Amino acid sequence: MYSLSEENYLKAIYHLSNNGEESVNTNAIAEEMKTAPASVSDMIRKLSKKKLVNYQKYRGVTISSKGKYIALNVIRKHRLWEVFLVEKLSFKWDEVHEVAEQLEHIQSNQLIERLDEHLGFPKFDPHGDPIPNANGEIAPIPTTTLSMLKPGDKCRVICAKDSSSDLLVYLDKIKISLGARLEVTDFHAFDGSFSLEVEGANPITISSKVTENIIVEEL
Amino acid sequence: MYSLSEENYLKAIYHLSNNGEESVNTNAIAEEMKTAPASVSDMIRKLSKKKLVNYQKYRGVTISSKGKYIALNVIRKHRLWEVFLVEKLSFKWDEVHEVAEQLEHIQSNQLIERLDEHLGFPKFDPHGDPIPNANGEIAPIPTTTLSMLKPGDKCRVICAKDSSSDLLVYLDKIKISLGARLEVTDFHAFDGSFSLEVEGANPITISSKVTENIIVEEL
DNA sequence: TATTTTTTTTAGACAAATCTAAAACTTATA
DNA sequence: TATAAGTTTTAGATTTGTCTAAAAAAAATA
Ligand SMILES: [Mn+2]
Ligand SMILES: [Mn+2]
Ligand SMILES: [Mn+2]
Ligand SMILES: [Mn+2]
Repeated sequence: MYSLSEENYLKAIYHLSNNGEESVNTNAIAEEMKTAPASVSDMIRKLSKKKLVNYQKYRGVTISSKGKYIALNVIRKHRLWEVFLVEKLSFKWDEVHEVAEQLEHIQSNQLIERLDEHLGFPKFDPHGDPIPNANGEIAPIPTTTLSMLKPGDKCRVICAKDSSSDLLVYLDKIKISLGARLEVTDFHAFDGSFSLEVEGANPITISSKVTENIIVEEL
Repeated sequence: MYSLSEENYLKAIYHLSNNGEESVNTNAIAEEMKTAPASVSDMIRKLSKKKLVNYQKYRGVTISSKGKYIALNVIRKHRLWEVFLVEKLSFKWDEVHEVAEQLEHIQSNQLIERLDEHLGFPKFDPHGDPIPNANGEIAPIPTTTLSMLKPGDKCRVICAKDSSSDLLVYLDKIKISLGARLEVTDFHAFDGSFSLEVEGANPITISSKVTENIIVEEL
């Protein structure tokens, strides 16, 4: 069993490393975890001793396969609990993340396997992110963002990149939900904003900060 | 917000004090919490500073109304989660306690109120214990145990006093479940054991250790 | 390449929760 | 009521996870 802190660090490193592929900086981890860089150095030394990360002083850190497995298990729990909160307890998609941050650390394989079954073995969480299976295997996340499209392109919304309440509440407001069909009608070079047709809703113009955080499938 | 440790101490003190009515010894708390008495002294001083308990050195400790409110809120969460595990995830009544010990510390009023609603506002947990309401009010627990009855007496099982897996598995084995109707057929003075008729099951003889842990309503 | 800036690590401290051993206090008993 | 026994508290450590300030190393830049 690993501590709550260790689990959170591994999860942060996993996410920052682009799903375990790249090396991660101390400062980036510190920012993600909202701690001092010195604390990160300490924790990395500890994770390294336990073979959960590969580490050489001053050279950044990569997550080991053992560490990745633990991170993916925590992510699995996080996302299954988010599905539970939305599907069974009628939470909105912008209300689930903080609670899931707590629930993801509950230790019980029986619990999580039965929760999975109770939810009908969902493949995606309420934000469109794939749910790892019990072996720590996860479907790849598409990489096309709305910001990459051109006027005339049509797409379907797959996933929100950011799980902040601010983004999700805004997407609700402009009626962009998972699965929504969009058409890019105009691109404004001055600030990078996009004008869109949203199926079943009014046309809108949204900033590049928003389009960069919407993952889509081109149609 | 109080720490996991503080919550567990308050819960222990609440239970040991007979629902807040009596004073509790350091050693009793230490045994319940499986810690050294010295650790209990430290924690009591801390809880006392926060006005969660009333304390005079060497004189034992009583829980304050603020402390009782917190303890009952943790107990509420514990018991609601136990209902969830049994009703929604098909756990057996002897499998829920350890997981509920973790889940009871999740901090979210929204979560617990929606869980309560999702479960249909249950009044009792899977072991027959009453569930406190959101204001920290709790129904009294009956005090008649099976061990108090005499041959010829009939009763209905209300509640298991002990939540250990060992007791609960044993009760399953001899077909004593909540609501079961029993008739005392014989009392054996030598060891205090009882012979019983169990409605819909075979007659049995059980030890005083078991009869003392079954709360019943006489019929 | 030498210097400056940025990043990372180490040193030393702290709070929370625990421990063992010893001292202080209370209760029981001869 | 003196002494023994039991209970509780204090003293002093330890572990975990954090911090600030300073030192060390790497990267950027002049
Ligand atoms: Mn989330
Ligand atoms: Mn977390
Ligand atoms: Mn329980
Ligand atoms: Mn607990």
